[in-house]
Amino acid sequence: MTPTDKSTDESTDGLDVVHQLRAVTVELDLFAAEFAHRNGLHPTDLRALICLLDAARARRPCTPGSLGARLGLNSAGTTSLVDRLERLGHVRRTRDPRDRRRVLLEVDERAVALGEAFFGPLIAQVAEAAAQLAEPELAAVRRFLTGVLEGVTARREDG
Amino acid sequence: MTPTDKSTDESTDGLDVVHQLRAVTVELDLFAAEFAHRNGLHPTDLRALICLLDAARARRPCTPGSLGARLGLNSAGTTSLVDRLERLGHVRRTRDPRDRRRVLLEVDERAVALGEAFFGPLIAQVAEAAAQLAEPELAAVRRFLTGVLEGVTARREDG
DNA sequence: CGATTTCCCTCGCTGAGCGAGATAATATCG
DNA sequence: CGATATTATCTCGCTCAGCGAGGGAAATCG
Repeated sequence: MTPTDKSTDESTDGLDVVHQLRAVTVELDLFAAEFAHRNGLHPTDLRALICLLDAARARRPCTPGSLGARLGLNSAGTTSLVDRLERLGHVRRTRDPRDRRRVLLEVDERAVALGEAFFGPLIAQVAEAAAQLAEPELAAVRRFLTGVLEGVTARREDG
Repeated sequence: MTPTDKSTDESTDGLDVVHQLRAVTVELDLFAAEFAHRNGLHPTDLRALICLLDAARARRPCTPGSLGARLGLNSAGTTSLVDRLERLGHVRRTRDPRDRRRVLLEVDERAVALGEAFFGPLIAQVAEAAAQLAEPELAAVRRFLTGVLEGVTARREDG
């Protein structure tokens, strides 16, 4: 509503950015679904692999319980998810020697390769978009995404 | 790899931005799934409503066929999706008088209200993140998101 | 007009995910 | 130490989203 700038009329309240962000997530979602389907996975399976790879990267042990909680599945659903991933050779179950109730999930190289096949094109694409921006602009994008992430996460946690 | 700036070591290739963008989409996905569940919908139903609201906003007529194609469902799945939405009162089926094979989907006020309930908090959240940025920075975010969107869409279309 | 195509629907089925409950290992308390 | 509670995972039976196959009605083509 400030007529002092030369952009469109919805530029100041960020509504258009909301719309864009939503469009991006929809497309990324469909992209993920198609990739998953081509590789004999369900969208949930792919999301699970991403979580597992994240955990592995951060040297964080991952269990069926933590995975299911992250994905919003109950224990029965989580068991069949892990069964599926194990059957496909993406993950192995190991008993935690410290607490033998727990099962530790270890990702196989196969899953790592799949993750790279999924993220490769995406990384190239985003990197290309990022390369169009000067460094201070990229920093702004980073700050923006961080803000959105923290906000949504917080909003999700208190419902 | 240009040591002339003062950011982190992964700032120039945009890898961190990829990571952030992925984290945002994961959180938004979970947010959507939880919202859908609270309102007796499936994630697909919510995505369908978003498509329908988009089409309505753009004054673009929407049919089961176009909706199913957008969501990657086959015709049987699309029928049961529309059945579900109709049963919940979110959408009405009307015959297209021009081409009586076609069914036009009209969204109910109920669906509009639900869409606002879903996007309200999200808009507030993103607007807050956007408000932290000056106008040229916001323009950069816009350009970045547009680039990602176009790239992913293009990549999706040629597989 | 008949043949083909387009759009949507019905039918039967598979399997992801849920609720309930079982099992086994650990923690806690008298 | 044994009894009980808690935690982590799995099993069983079920519901329903989505698929493949196929059918019927309306439009289009020759």
